[in-house]
Amino acid sequence: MRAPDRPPIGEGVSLVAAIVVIFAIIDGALQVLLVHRSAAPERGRWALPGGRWDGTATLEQAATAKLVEETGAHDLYLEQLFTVSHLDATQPGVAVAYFALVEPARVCLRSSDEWVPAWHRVDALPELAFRNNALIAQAVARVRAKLDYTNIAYGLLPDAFTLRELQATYEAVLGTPLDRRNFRKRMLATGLIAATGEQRRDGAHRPALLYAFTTREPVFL
Amino acid sequence: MRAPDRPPIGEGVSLVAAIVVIFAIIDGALQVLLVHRSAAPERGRWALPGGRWDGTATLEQAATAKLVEETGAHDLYLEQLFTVSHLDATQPGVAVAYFALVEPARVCLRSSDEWVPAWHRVDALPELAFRNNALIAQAVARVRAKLDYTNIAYGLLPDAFTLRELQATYEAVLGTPLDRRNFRKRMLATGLIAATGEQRRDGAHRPALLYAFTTREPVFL
DNA sequence: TCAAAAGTGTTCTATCTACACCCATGT
DNA sequence: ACATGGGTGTAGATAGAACACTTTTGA
Repeated sequence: MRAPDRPPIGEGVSLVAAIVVIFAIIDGALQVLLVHRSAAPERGRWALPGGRWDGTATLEQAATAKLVEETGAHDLYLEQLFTVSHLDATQPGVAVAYFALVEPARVCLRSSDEWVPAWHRVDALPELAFRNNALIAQAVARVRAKLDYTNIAYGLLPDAFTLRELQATYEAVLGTPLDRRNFRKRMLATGLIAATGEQRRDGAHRPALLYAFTTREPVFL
Repeated sequence: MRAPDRPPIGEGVSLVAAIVVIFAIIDGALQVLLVHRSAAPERGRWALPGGRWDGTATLEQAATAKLVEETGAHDLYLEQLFTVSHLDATQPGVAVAYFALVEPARVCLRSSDEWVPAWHRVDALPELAFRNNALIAQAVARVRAKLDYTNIAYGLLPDAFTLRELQATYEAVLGTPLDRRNFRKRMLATGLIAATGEQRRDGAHRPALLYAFTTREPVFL
């Protein structure tokens, strides 16, 4: 939905776009990557990154490419979310939305003069282009739900992390504080994470044990 | 994906199809509505009903229209499932899959000489056209999961029903037997259903109380 | 009176919640 | 020595699972 130039539309065919809701935990809050539109339509508004699908690869590959283009990072968690039609309202089109989870340290944003990307807290979004607010809300709900019964948090964290960092990630996504002892118990009981044996010393206090996800592929409980 | 004739494809545009996984409980089993393809491609195979999206209405409206066309019934439960690309592999295209829940008594199937619809048990499907087996498996998983935390079973049942019928519906979808007493307790505790006050006498035994869903709109627990 | 399905409660187990103190380190 | 965050266990409440008898009706 980025490129606004209108090609001729054939009979019974439509524009197809892939858009990506990219999440990261930044400053202790769940944030989403948006691009500022300097061209019509919806000029001057923030929107989800995306682009036309050219049909030369699968939709998922197109979304992955978009994700790499925006973040410079590979092998990120990506999942299809929802498909909306008539996003633009001026031509028949569908947009297939995906959401992705990234660890901010691996991300290197790329600006162009056409659009400038920036992170925005999901709890304080402006009104976005193309009704993107609803899509983001849906993506947030999905991630929150999946934290409970999958290991997708691995997408938001580096290879090794402390239990405190894991908990902070959960709290940022869920938007609620969690009990430290119960959280540790529950997490270790799932078997999704295991201690690496390493420690991290970090200030004037006892060092924290480091943990890692036992697998960095999606696992359901 | 039904009509196989190829229109000219413009630049950067694609075919978009809406397809529907229509579920009903028939003969005590979860069944899905399939059409037999008498024309290429995938001639001779069973496939999910669907058709090209013409862009004149939303995708959801297109899926609803398809659903009415197939079943003759209105106001059915419909939910978007997944979008696949390259279904056909000969031209760029995406298919947006929906799933629907219908009460068999309200359905009146319509045959044409091009395709004949028929119900198939989901636990004994042949190999279908366009990799439809995977979509159906995904739809079944979704319905099973949602039985647990929503009232979507209303889509499979008439306005009034006995608790035994409700339980049979759950068992057919889940594929597992349930404890009768715990099931009744749990269902009534949700508040999703309420006794109508009517009874149904049905054979040489005590009549059953009739229940109805308190709301026939989607509700989450 | 009998067969057949409807209706109903309790016990046990597992899980979740709430909660407070000692430990290891750097300054 | 002290301030800082890391690490640990238990008791109570809640929810889920297992399980058997009485009731109402038609034949």
